[in-house]
Amino acid sequence: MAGNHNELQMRGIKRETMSKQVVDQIIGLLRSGQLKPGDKLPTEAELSGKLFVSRPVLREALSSLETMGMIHRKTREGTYFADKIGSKPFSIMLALSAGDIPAIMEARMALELGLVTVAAEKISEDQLAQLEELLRLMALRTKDYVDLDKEFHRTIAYSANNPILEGSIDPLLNMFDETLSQIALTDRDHAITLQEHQVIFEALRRRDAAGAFSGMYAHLNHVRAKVMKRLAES
Amino acid sequence: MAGNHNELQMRGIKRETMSKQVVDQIIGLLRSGQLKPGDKLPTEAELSGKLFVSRPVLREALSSLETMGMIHRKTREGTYFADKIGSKPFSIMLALSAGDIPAIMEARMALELGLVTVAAEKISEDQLAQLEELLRLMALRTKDYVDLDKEFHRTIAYSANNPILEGSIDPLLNMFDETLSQIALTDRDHAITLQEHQVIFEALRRRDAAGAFSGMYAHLNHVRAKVMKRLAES
DNA sequence: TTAGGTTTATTTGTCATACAATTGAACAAA
DNA sequence: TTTGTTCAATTGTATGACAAATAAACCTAA
Repeated sequence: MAGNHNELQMRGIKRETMSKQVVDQIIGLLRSGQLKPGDKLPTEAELSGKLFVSRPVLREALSSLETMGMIHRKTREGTYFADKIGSKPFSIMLALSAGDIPAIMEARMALELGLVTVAAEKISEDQLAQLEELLRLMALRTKDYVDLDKEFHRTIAYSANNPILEGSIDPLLNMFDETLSQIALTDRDHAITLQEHQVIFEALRRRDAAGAFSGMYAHLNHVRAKVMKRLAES
Repeated sequence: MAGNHNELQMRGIKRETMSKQVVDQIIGLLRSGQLKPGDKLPTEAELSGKLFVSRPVLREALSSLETMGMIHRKTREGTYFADKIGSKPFSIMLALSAGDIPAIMEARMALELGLVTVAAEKISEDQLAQLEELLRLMALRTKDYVDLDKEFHRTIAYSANNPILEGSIDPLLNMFDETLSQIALTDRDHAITLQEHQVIFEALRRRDAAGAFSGMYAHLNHVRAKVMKRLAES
């Protein structure tokens, strides 16, 4: 053969399947604003007619959209766009990284760091009160406080009041304590955790974004260290 | 009617469709470690046999997984789990928030703030050199530098070297400049942007996580302010 | 032997059709 | 007004058939 082919960068040609094109078409209805979240879509019969595809193909597309939580379907009622974003797509993404604990830990860190910063700007009084209550409860218990710990983080995440971010953090936190359910926790851990949570809370109350960030950074660094240690042992 | 029904919190019952259950089953193969990314799945005939579902139902499930980029299918070859995560699921999630620019801006902020922090820990010399080159180029041009700007941010995002986060930031950045392609940019903007980028870069070079964060925070605050102003005008 | 062409069999891609299951809506009955 | 019943529309599932693509095996000729 003549020539060096290493530089050739050809776009792999794979004719897109019908169902995939249909998916794009339907998403396009949202992007272009022709339909809005919550709106009803045409029936399967109509759609397959308009798009010139068979019903199975159309249903493959709709199934895709449904498992991603983008649409809901009910027998006899019809098909509707979801009105709020769900966490399914992200959680499915994560399945491919199941097992890659460092990557998951890192992603969680990155996301929570961003979240706590935004939360510092937007958190409501109610949510602050919730956090304070969680701190109080956690101070009382020195064991079995993991759920309270989790709740604290989740509350902060939700205090950012952003649907996109909420859909992302949930699966991450879940995946996290699925894979690392039981990490040995000492009394000392309890004290440190509590104290770090306290710092974060105070910063949030002051609406101090930078403070909240650095508090969370310190906290998650400890968490990460524990996780990595645990990982090295096994 | 007797009694107050407001307190009733019943779990809406909706028997899951077959295809959805099949999706979960297949994902389970990954989660449980029975199969790994890149592995080949059984043929459709085998699967529909083992799972006791018809082929259309099975194909609905496989289509779902394919549009999310979790599997790849090729005629005659078979079906394989993807080996790396894709950005499709997230980008589809975003479609539902298509018009909600403040939410998108916020999500971008949060994610980039987390990313730059992690990047500060992990960025490679090569990537630092890339950033420096981008800065140099941008200093030369005072107009049409948006692409360089974008590239700077994207390079930082990829410097976190985390597949999960990469899959998330890409659609966000794209959605962002789809909806806000043309924002008026003055010479003063150019100078400020350049200077802020410089600060971020220096922090990254020092592997200074906190510095990188605060640099990025300041920068994105400016971006956000511009976006919001623009939004208020229209 | 080796390079290239041809056939074959396997697997995914698409379609048409039929029927089951669910349930909103209209209507009937108490 | 309430409750039960029927009807019809829509999604859910199954079967079977065929098309399209192509890896693998085989064949042919230089």
